[in-house]
Amino acid sequence: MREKYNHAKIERKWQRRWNEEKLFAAPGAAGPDKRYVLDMFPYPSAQGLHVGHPEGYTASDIVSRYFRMKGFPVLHPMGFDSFGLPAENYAIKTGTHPAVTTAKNIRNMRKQIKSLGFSYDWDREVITSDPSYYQWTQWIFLQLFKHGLAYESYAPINWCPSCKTGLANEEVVAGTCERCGTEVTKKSIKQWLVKITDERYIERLLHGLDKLDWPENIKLLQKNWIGRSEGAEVDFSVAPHPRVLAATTNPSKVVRFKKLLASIGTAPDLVTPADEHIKTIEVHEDGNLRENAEAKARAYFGKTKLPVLAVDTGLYIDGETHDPAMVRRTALGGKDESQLSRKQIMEHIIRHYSSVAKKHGGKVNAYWIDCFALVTPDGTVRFAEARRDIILTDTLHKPVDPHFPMRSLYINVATNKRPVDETEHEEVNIELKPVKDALSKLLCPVIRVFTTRPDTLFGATYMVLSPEHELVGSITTPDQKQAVEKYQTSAAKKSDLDRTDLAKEKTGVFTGAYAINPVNGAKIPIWIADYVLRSYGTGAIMAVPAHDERDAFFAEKYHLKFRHVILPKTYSQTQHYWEIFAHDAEITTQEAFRYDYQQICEGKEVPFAYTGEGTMINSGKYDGMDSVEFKKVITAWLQRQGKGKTAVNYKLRDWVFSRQRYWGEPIPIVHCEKCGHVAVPEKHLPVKLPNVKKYKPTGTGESPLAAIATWVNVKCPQCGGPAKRETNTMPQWAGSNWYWLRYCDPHNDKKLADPEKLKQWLPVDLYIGGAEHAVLHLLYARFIYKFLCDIEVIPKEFVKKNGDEPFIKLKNQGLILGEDGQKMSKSRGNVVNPDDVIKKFGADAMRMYEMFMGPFEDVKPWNTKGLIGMTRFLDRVWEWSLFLIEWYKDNPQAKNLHHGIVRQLHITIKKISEDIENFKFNTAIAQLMTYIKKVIVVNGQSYEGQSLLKREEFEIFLKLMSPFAPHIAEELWERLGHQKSIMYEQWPLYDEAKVQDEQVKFVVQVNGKVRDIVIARPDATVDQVRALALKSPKVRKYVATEPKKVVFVPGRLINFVV
RNA sequence: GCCGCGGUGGCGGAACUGGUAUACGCGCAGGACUUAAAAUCCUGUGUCCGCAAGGGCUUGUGGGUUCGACUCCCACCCGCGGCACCA
Repeated sequence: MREKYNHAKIERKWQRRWNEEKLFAAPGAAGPDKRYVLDMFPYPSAQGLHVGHPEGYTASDIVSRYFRMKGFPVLHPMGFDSFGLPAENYAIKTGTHPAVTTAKNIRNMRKQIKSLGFSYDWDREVITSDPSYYQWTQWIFLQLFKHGLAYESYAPINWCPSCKTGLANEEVVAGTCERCGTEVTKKSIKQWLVKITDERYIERLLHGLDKLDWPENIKLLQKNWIGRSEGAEVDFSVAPHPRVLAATTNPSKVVRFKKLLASIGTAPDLVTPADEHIKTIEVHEDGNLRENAEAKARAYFGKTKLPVLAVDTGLYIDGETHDPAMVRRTALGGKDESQLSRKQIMEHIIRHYSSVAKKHGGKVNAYWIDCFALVTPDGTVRFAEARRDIILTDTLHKPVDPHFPMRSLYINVATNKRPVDETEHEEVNIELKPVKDALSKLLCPVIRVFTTRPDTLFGATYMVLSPEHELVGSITTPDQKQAVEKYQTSAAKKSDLDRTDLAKEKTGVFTGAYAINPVNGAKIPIWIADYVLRSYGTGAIMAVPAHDERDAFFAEKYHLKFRHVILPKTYSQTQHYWEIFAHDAEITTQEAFRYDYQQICEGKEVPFAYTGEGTMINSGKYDGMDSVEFKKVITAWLQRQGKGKTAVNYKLRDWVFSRQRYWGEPIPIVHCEKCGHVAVPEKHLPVKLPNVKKYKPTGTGESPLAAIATWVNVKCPQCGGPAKRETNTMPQWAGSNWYWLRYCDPHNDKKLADPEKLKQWLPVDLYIGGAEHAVLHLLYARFIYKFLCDIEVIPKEFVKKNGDEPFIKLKNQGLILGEDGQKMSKSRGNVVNPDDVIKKFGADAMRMYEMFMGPFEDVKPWNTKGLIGMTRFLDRVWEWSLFLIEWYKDNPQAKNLHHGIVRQLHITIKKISEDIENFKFNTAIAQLMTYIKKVIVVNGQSYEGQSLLKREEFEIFLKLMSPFAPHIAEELWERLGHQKSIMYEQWPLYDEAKVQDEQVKFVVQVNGKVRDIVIARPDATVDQVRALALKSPKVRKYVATEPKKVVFVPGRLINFVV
């Protein structure tokens, strides 16, 4: 009775030996022909390893071992991506600090990974939550900050109410949180963003994909995520209407003001404002308003004499402008005004009135006047744009009231009695230009739209602004104001999911304003609707219902006009089409239906919106032109007129980089009252995450770190004054977007990595991991790598030679489903635990089974029966091998007994080598099985008693199997008497001549149907094969007469056509 | 809706560049060994007709190209993944 195969014992033995001998340490010096084989490092979860992990790890291990045996220097490292939400949530649930659970999880997972016998160089392990690592993550952030690629913003972002943190766009899946599935809402809080959309990078991120050996679908996913579209930006002027108000202390300034307006009126792209569009208020120096304008002015400014001018901040409260001195006194409650900044004073005032209003159940109607211009007595213009939204939001912790009462331009003329406070206003330009710009914005706002279809410009019959568009307030006419504001409020309340859920039924409101179509001067209504997104393009569109489905639905609902400008080329009844449209360019929806578009546009389901190309109609002198051609022509025309230009837009948004959570890298920034954002000096890195007891998310948008006063309050590194640390932490992706660089030089405490070492190993030759990272990790990592190339962390000459893409080849492992064909989950109870599998069947069986399940990149269900089949195979190999080892002792000169066996070996070497390179591990293993079957069983007889193989041939077999089942191969190799590990043995080579057989089966077909098979030499000629074939009675049966034609494929087939 | 991937025995899957469809594994059936069972080994196994020899049919469906189609083309159906009013 031979020894049974004891996987537990053998695997333990070899794992220990490999580890002790540091067999898999990457060599110090790698030549140009190195191989960097990388796995996506795991998140150390409490659940430990999932069966999906070993799938990828086994594949990378097979390839690494294969490369080593091929003689390449191999870097094959592993680490842990250990910052992130699950650890923190788990910590909150169990009351254990995330650092503790993370360390424990890492220990467990490291043990699990090691128990599979992967050939990682563990001395290079990196752990992202380790300060010696995240010091460099923070360092990278500082470089981004210093290069203007990290900035703070108040813009509304995706907020997960369950995780209580902001999310990047990439982390939102169908309107829900990628991690927990909770519906994502919008929240306006201060956020750090990384400018991944920067023009220096976005095109490179897009075009870099072309060169990569990545799965096409992943490349496409990234491409679509970046979402580049080419088109044009077109400016539509808003038709003016009276709404402008100006004030001055000096009647003579009115003249100046009017002059100013006149000069604006002459600007080419603006409609000259007529007198009736401008209301001026003349104000005497004594504070009295001039009688003819007084009534109008009172309506805006209230009863007081000159308060607006005196309250130079432009505060307007509760429908009345208050005496500034009194307001301040009350609000400040005795505080010394001279000690406070202007902003602080305003905050006090707003808070005060906010509480007053609360008491009375009303609301505060306070706002800043939007544009603020100061004209000093000597004629200098100082200009500042008040940032109303920001200050109000910041102070009141709530969104700005969209019922902002009005917009006005406010010109404050400083007198000699009240000198201008230099510190309060940013000096923009001593020319009149800024004032002009501000005025022109107000007088004749221009709505800029982005369109990919400038060829349909003549068909624009209305415009739509997104409800959040900043021009909505100023263009809305008084009679539409209420409706518009109501719509804005309801749109603001909707989550993204609501907005997209209602995709079919579009809603909107007319603003009362009209715009002028730049190509034909047509006056078209301006609407607001939430089907237009503020975040894409310019937040405004020109609507062409005749050639855009969305616009068509909207126009249909609100009875807006259709104007057809493109005639489908395929449309045969041109005459009919002309009858309808050429003579009746603009028609209503009802008419559109009456004309039965279904027929006209060839039965398309949304017939009234033809979105294809064609011939221009209803487009003035351009009628008859091809629409593709016209697109270029009209864009050029717009450009010449200064009314538009070619433009490119992207779907990609900047990357929200701060998380309001504890367990992440602190953002190394200090907020100083005087100096603003100050980078923590590099020598002070890492900014360590304080060890605290309370790390629950606050939910208010503040990080839990904000509560730790001792940590938060620091001295400004620049001026030494009081300052506060940034309390947000970085997202999970921060640590993972550069970790493969650290593997090259993991213990360097002076630099992120030694450039020489980076040069040695970069780029990553093969990267293996899940496809779920297509637009998260893989996009971020590419961006950061490009940035690090630009700032020469990666040596310049290296980048020049090797490009700025980090991962040359990418493979995604397919998801492993549960035995029931469903996704593995605890609730379904179909989760397979790798530990159990290893314990029961062994690491080699598990590795081989996972590789044998099916194509590496496919989704495939787990099947324990299949695993049993694999152990059967390994047992059989083991037993047979022990027999051979014994046998060779007695028969050292053993010869192989069958001629075909040699050929089988060469076929096997060839097949397995090629399959490993092509990631076809399943068929490689099938070939191992086929081979074994062929050498064990011949003509129905089992191997017992004789060897069909020479010793060298058996050794080759062990080498071929060693990347797949390294433990068993190593053990057998040793038992054959070898001292050195099989892992650095030379990979076997095959002889193509020996792969070929001397006898080949020729398929004999008659009329394409297989009738027989004949044996001949592979180089047999047509005549030889034909003669052979015709001898067969099976063939002759069908070929009675001379065949009409004979098709011959050398070495394969002959086909008689009769 | 759009984009991508896929559909082959009872199941996981294989098939070069258009050339024997169903390799390999699982399962199943029969046999050997055994007092018996398990394990192991051997044989068979797409499907229909037939005692057999043999023949028909078969790669989601329907067409087409070809001497010959899982493979190429057209239309459709189904499944999976991604995006989702992106102007």
